[in-house]
Amino acid sequence: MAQSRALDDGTAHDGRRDLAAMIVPLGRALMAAESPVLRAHGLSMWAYSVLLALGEEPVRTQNALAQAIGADKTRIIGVLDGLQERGLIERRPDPGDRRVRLLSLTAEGRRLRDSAQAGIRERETRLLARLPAADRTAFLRALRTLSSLPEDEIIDPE
Amino acid sequence: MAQSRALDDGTAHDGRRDLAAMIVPLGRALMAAESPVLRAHGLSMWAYSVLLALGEEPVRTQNALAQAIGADKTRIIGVLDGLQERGLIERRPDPGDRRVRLLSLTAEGRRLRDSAQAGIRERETRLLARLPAADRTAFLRALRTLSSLPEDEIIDPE
DNA sequence: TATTGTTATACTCTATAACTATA
DNA sequence: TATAGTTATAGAGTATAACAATA
Repeated sequence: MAQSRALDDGTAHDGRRDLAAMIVPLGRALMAAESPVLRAHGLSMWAYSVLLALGEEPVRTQNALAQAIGADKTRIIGVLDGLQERGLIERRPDPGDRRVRLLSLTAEGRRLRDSAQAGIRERETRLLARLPAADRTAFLRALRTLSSLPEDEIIDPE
Repeated sequence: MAQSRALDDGTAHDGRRDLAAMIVPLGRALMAAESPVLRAHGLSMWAYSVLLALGEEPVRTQNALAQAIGADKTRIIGVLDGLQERGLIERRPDPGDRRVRLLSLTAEGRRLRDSAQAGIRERETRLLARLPAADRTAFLRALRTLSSLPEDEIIDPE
C-alpha cells in the first residue's frame, strides 16, 4: 500500500506533532513547576486560580467565579472556605440580594497572591530565556491570542 | 499600603497571565476539539496517543510505551486490549524474553491513525490561521523547543 | 417558580499494591 | 531475586442530583 508519510516518526505534515500532543504535556509540566511555589504559600492550584480571578475583577457570585476559572460551582466551595478562614478573601452576602455572595481579596490575600506569582514568574522567565528573543515575544503574543479566544472557536474554528 | 501593580487585572509584569493559566485551558480546548474526530474513529485519547507513539518508533515493552505517552503501565492495558481486538496493533511475546511484548502498528492501525490525524490537523490549521504568518511559525518553533525539553528542565529551569 | 449556595451521592480517572509468568 | 505484564483495590478528583434559603 502507499506510504503517505516520508518518515514514520509521528511528525507528518509540517514536521511537527499535534498541537495538543505538545501543549497538554507542557501545561502539565508547568503546573508541576508551579506546585512547589504554591505549596510554600499554602495554596492549592484552585486556590491560586481563585486569588488570580478575584484580582482580575471583583466577582459577584460564586458560580461566575467558578466559570471564570473553568471549574464547577460546587468545586470551589471548599476552596473558598479555606481562603476565607485564612483571611485571604472576603465573602459576604449582597445586601441587595442575600442569595449571592460578594467575593473580594483582602489586602493579605493580595499580598500572598503577588508573592506566589512572583515566584512563578521567576521560573517562567528562566524557562522562556531558552527561546530566542524574537521567538519568545511572538510565542507569548500568539499564546495570548489563542488563549483569549472563546472556547467554541478553538473547538470548532471556521 | 503600596499598590505594586498598575492595573489589578491579573496581568502583572509583562502584561500577560501566567503561562500555565494560558496553556492549560488551551490544551483542554484542543483536546475537546480533537474529541469528535477521535470519536468518529472509535478512538479514545489514550488509544490515539498509543497509535501515535507506536508510529514514532517500534516499542519493545508496554512499560516503555506507557512512559512515552505519560501514562502508568497499568493504565494502557485495557487500551491495548481494545486496539488489538480491532486489529490495529500487534502485541506478541518477544521470543528472546517471553516476558516482554513487542508492540507495533498494523497496516490498518496506521491507516486509522493517519485518517484521525488528518482530521485533527485540518482543525488545527484553521485555528492557526488566526495568527499572522510570522507569529505562527515562531509559535510552532517555540512550542517544539519547549515541548521537547526534558520535564525536569521545565519544572526547574536553571 | 427560579436562582444562589450548599451538601450528598455517584462516577471517572488515576495510583498503589498484590499476583502470574518468565528470567 | 528481579522484571514484564496483569488484575484488584483504594484513593483523588470531578460531575450530578437533591436540598435549603432567598427572591
